[in-house]
Amino acid sequence: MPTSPTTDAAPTRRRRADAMQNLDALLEAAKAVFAESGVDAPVRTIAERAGVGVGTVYRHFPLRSDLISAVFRREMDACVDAADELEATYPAGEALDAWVLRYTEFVAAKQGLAAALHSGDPAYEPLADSFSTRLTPTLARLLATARAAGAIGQEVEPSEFLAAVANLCHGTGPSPRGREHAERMVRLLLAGLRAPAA
Amino acid sequence: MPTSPTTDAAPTRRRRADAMQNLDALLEAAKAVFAESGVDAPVRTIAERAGVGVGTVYRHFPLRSDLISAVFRREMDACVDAADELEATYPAGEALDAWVLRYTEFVAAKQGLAAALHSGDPAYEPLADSFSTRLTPTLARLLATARAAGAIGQEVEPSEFLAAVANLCHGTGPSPRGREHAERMVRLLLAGLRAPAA
Amino acid sequence: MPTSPTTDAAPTRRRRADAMQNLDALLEAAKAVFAESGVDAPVRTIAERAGVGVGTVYRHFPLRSDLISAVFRREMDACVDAADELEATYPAGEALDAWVLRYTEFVAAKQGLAAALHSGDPAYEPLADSFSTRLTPTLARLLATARAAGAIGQEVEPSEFLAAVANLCHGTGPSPRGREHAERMVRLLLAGLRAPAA
Amino acid sequence: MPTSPTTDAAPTRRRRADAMQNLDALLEAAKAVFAESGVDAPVRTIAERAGVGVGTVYRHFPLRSDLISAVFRREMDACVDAADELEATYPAGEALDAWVLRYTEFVAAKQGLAAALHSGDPAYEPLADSFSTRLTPTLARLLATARAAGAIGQEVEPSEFLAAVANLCHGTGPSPRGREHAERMVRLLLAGLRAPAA
DNA sequence: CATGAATGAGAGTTCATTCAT
DNA sequence: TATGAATGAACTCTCATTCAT
Repeated sequence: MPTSPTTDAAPTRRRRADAMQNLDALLEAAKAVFAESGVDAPVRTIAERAGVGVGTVYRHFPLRSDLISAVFRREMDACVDAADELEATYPAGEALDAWVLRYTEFVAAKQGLAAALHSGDPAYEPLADSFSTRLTPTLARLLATARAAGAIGQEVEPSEFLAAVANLCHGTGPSPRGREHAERMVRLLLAGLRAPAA
Repeated sequence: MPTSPTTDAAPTRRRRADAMQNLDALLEAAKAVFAESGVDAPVRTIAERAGVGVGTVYRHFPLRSDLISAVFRREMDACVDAADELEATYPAGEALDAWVLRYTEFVAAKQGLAAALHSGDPAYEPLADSFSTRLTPTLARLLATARAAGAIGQEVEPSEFLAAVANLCHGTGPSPRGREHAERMVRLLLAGLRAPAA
Repeated sequence: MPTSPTTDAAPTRRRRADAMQNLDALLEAAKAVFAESGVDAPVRTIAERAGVGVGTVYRHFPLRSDLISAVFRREMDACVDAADELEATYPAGEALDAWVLRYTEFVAAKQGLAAALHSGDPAYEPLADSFSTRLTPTLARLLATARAAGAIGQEVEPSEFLAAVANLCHGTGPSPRGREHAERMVRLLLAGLRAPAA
Repeated sequence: MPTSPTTDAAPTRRRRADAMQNLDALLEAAKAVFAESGVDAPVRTIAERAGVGVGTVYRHFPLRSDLISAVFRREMDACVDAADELEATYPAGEALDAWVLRYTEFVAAKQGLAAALHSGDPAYEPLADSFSTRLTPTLARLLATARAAGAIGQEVEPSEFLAAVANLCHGTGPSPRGREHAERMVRLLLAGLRAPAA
């Protein structure tokens, strides 16, 4: 009861505000910890970083995958949104390349994301679903436009390509060197895409 | 061993035979367990599968990476050896493609290999060394020949390319579908390699 | 804690009371187990004796030496405090003897203490530090006073003397016979201290 | 069958010689290992140092204490023998001091001896018996002579004194500093012995 | 008699998860 | 609703000890 007993709108508001602050702190903490120690980091580490108890983590995110999904969703959304702008600004082929590299950046910064996605652990399916729901259609659209413009010669399944790029970022670390490596390989993949159909 | 080899070799051979049987059982078990549960599977699981005590595992392979290396080395060797034949049989460009696909097969069948290689855990460095020592030079040779033949237009670091292919196999599973997926993506990477220099 | 202390303290106090009960049980259990099996007794044994899980032991005492220190600190403090009274009551020489015998009692009751102190294991350094911080200055003071009073003829390093007394209690067990033995030998050491300088 | 089949006196001699060589190597190795790592060192370490299999260690010394006793017996004997010479050379009081310091040297060099003696583990009783049988009578004789010569004023049980000295060496390590510390404390004990009866 | 491979109990330690407050 | 103490399963690793050869 942190408020005066006379009103109760206030306490509700306060509690909600607190809860949302917690949630936010949690997401920030998880993001930082995932980046440092991967998505398998101890729950306690995240809780401590967020300044909350472990129980709070479990309350908001009963499954680890829930937390992972939540953490990545926001940046995933930003990544998806970037597509619109790129499409409006660049020709189809270039927009595709630019967006894939943008996506590469996103994934490379999230060590463990690809691992989680492909762990086979059913707990991560919701996360995979997020990918399917948001990212796959985005890439599909970019690919279709690029193909229509004659910019790519190969057929490719959008989700498959997405997974491949994520994999290429695996184990590269968030260091500049790792990023460069990932980017180089992704560019190779994109070059392959442009190759004329066999 | 001051006696004739005929009377003395028997016990020695027998003891050695037993030990080697165990060692073989261990390698088989580890291979199976790695395939099912990844290279981080509990040592005890492997020991049980092999029908030996944990101590035996530790006796033969003090470090987990020793076991992993041993499990993969044989097939890695076969993969390396395959290069000679391919080089002798096909033109440079095709030999390169064929060997990379051969390598893809090998890696795709070893779930967890790529993960272990890139885990950053220093325990897996010997494994990475094996790669550097055996596979990297092989690919380097194939790339050089293919480039001399004008079959490839892009520059690429052999070890980097090897790692990329391994990554592409990550999480694909040993199922036919997984294999196909990996292969498709690797073909894309190879197509990228053939693209004329930017 | 934005609320009045009367409504908020209850749960906090209760939680703390539980934790402290556990902590107490832990210290009691550890004390008993140390006495029976020495300070190297398995953590699990202590946990079981205290009726808690091993995790609880590690939570409260991440290092074994933390537990040992905690177990001994209380009695060590009592021992240190006894010096004041003895100094106020007896002449310098007698006060020294009395306190050393008091210290002997304390150490003789803690089988394994001396062993731990001298194990060379760096884990026990905090324990040794406790000795240095609390007991050594006490003895130093007593020695200085006694020397000023002409009661002792030999030079001795306080910490060295403390260690020697602890050693003399080693393996004597908490039985009356063991105690007597230790005391006899300590008296001999004290007699040596009184001998005129060579 | 390392010899010719025509005689069998030779093989027997050889086998015996081999066995004794092994035994000697074992004792040397154990001595070295005990000095370095204490009497709780892994059996395998000793076997390896001796160049024999662990089975051989167990054959010769089924109990660890058997090995410890055997290792220490030889030097204990030398220590006992030293008493004769000291008694013949020095006056009673000085002979006592000299011998006790000789004994101190012996014990200080054997880290873990005192610990083993007082571990309470019944396995070490044979070792304690050795002490009683050989060392205690020696000290008893020296004490009696010294007392007859009026060199000591305190009563003391020889075995008790022996144990005390051993304890004083506990944890001092084989380093010069450790030795000095032990010696200083033992001299204090000896000074206590000389003190006139209370 | 010697060997050393094999065994497996046991100790340390970490964390996911629960639940009383 | 938040907390964090408690729990205990699970893992790694070490050695004493046995026994087939």
